[in-house]
Amino acid sequence: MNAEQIIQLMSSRGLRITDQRKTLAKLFADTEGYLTPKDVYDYMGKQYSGLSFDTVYRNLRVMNDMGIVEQFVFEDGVKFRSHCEEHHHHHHLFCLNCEKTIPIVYCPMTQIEGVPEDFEVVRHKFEIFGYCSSCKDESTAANNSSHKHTHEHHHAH
Amino acid sequence: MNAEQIIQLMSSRGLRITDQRKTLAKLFADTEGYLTPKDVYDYMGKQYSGLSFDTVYRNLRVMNDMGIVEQFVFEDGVKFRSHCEEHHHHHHLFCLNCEKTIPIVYCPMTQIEGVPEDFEVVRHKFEIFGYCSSCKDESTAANNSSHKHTHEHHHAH
DNA sequence: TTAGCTGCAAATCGTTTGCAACGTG
DNA sequence: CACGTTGCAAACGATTTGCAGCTAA
Repeated sequence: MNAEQIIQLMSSRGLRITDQRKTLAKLFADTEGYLTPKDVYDYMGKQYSGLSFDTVYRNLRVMNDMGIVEQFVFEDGVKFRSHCEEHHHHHHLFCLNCEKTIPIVYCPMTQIEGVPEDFEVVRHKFEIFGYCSSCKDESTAANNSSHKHTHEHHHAH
Repeated sequence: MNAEQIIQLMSSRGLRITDQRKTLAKLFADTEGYLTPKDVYDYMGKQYSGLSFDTVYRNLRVMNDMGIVEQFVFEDGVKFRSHCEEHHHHHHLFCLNCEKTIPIVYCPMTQIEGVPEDFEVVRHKFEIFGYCSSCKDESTAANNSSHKHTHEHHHAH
């Protein structure tokens, strides 16, 4: 969805189109990776001096409820991203450096073995973390340490 | 690990064995599912009137660092559980009702297709949520609504 | 006009820290 | 005895709420 479409959608649901919401729509339409509430606040703060955090949170919640953005809980906090355009069931690769996400259609539930038959499966989570092609090259070439965030420590499991 | 072993391990690393730590060891040795810091605090508070939350957090961190317990981040907060006894790589089924976890040896990474070859995989997360045999029977029989916790809302994805 | 938004301030929740007293080894 | 551990109080960061003024429709 581009900024226009997001605005359209919000408008069609009776929500008011404020300057903040226009900026939010543009931000998420233009951003591939994840944004923390603070990222959003900082970005919007550039254009609106009197911005407050609660407005950011309120709008993120509205946009999450509408399905415009998706909320993810990582070990280092909550992040938002524009809703993935894949319509069928899928999962994601997450770049630990640039935070780009790449959809992948493979789903382990189609092939899984070993689930006791008396266990009633409701849902599942499958996420792969690593380095995308450009970030991988970058780090092998220059051994750079400019990771945008200290990422979640994981008990390999 | 039983309570004895946990105590042993802590002692062998030079940590002091206080009453609180004995209680903690017993609690995690006896608990199959997850415990929030609050759960732990409530349980320990039964035996130690002057207990403070910071001691709970400090000890949970110590035990997590030592690998006695494992920390998981769910959408409704952080939870701890005694470290799984499976030694080889595995994943888990999570009961949404009783919070029991069942290890499963299947790993999707062995069969996965569709990961771009220039993506360098570092780690992954695979978790299945649903109802275990006893909880499933319970709910179909009595349509009970006594879920211990409101669990994470999930964007089926 | 008016219901929905916003900013502000304050409250809340979960978690961490400094410090002095205490208890284990 | 000495150092690790605890409780307390206070700080902290993230998020939420009540409220009065503002503004899009």
